[in-house]
Amino acid sequence: MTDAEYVNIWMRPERPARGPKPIYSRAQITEAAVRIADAEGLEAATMRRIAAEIGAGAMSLYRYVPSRDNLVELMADRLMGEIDVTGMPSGDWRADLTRYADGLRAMWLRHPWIATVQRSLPSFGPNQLLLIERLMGVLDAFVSIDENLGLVAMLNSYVESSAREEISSAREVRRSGLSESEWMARSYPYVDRLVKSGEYPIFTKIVMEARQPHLSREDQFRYGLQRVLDCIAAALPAEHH
Amino acid sequence: MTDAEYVNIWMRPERPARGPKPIYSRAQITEAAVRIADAEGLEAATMRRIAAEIGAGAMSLYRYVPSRDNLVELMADRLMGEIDVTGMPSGDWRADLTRYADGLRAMWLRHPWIATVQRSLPSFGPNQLLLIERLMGVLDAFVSIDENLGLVAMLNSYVESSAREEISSAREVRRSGLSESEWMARSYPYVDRLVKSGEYPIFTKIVMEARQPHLSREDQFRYGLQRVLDCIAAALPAEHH
DNA sequence: CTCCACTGGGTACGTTGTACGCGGTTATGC
DNA sequence: GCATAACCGCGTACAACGTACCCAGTGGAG
Repeated sequence: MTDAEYVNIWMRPERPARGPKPIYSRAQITEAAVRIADAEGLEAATMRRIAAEIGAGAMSLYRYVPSRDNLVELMADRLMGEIDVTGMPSGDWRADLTRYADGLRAMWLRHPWIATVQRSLPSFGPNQLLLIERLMGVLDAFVSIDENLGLVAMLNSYVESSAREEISSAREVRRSGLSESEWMARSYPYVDRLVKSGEYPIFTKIVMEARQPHLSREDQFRYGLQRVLDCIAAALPAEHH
Repeated sequence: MTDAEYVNIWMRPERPARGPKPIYSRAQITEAAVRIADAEGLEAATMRRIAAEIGAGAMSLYRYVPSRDNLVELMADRLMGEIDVTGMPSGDWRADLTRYADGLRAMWLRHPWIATVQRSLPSFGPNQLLLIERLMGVLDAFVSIDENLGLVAMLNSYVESSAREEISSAREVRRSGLSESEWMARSYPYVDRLVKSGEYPIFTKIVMEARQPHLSREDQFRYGLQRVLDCIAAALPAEHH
């Protein structure tokens, strides 16, 4: 069987039968790559850099992984494994989904580079499969598979988009060394110019509002999450609200 | 004023005062880059390729644009300009938001590479600013700026995530040459193996469901959109439902 | 007129993913 | 036990990338 016949990573066996024992492993390589990406961004996790991290030659990695894109798939699935879904469904769907959403958000914030990987199609790694089983099991008894998919997608997109925002704002704040409220009106001459031009009243309201003290990001997230869960509740049979 | 002082693209003037007339323009370069990205993906829009497209030398582009990243920002803002928000707010918030959502979705499907650009912070180009004014104007009279931002984010994240899904599915279908329903269970030995293993009952239900005939993607989108708009309605003062 | 800020663009450098091939190692078939 | 084929780690090499630097030419300001 040639390499081309493995349509995705998860089909390709890690260890062959014959030949010398491999020194490294997919898990070790993936781990190193995640470590680098966490610290310096996904684009810093080059093949050479990852190899150096584990003390290997650059080309050795290709004995374990067919391409960098595939390695990124491995990394993404490793991240899915960080989301704790043990004991789901527990019988309390609202608690289950809250725990999942918190876990997903925390994972995104630990590994912000995940925002830059776009899955061509969900690659169905082992961790993602487990997640699907447990997570969709939560509403499986109440709604059709179709509706379940829609509701879960709604929840995911809320968590991901709010994490995206938090990530990019955190990066900008770190880069500029200013607090978020200072950032907009004071240290950004462009925004200042727009505000002073008077042509953008609503944009100006947003900027002014950003100067006020606000809920913490965490509280903001939880508030929005409750609203999303309310929407989900509205889609369930009345006896399960 | 040195280049470094222009904190973003929109501050940097396109045309200087003195010297020979430039042959090209930012708009022309951006247009060419968008054309290439539409046809072959964002990664195909390299500086050399864009330059060749308009008959320029590669390095000439840097007279108009400080870096490729900045050019991508220009491209993204150009896309925002495709979303028609004239006449908003019209007084019928539901119609306005529906029109916006349709426009956003259509734009994403015309330019699927937009899914791969992650804005570090919203870069507030002229088209995006106009969009903000018109779009947030729709609910501005009914809710606070904070709530408005949250609701608009909710709408955006729904449209974007459903567009993301549609894009990646379309790409996979195009690559394999199979219809979507065939794709999963028949032409994907990995999925088949997972189903046959019996360890993933819910995943299997999803696969089986995918074989059934379904609503078109368009209808699916509109159905989900109505649900999102219902959630928005629930957040408005009762007299505006 | 003289300047000199600007133009388009050629050359070159550092970095990337990875194809290829080498010499050594090991499980398998005889 | 031994030849063989499959596999190991990895050095070298290449094409493609973004872009720094430099140059000769150009045209408005003084």
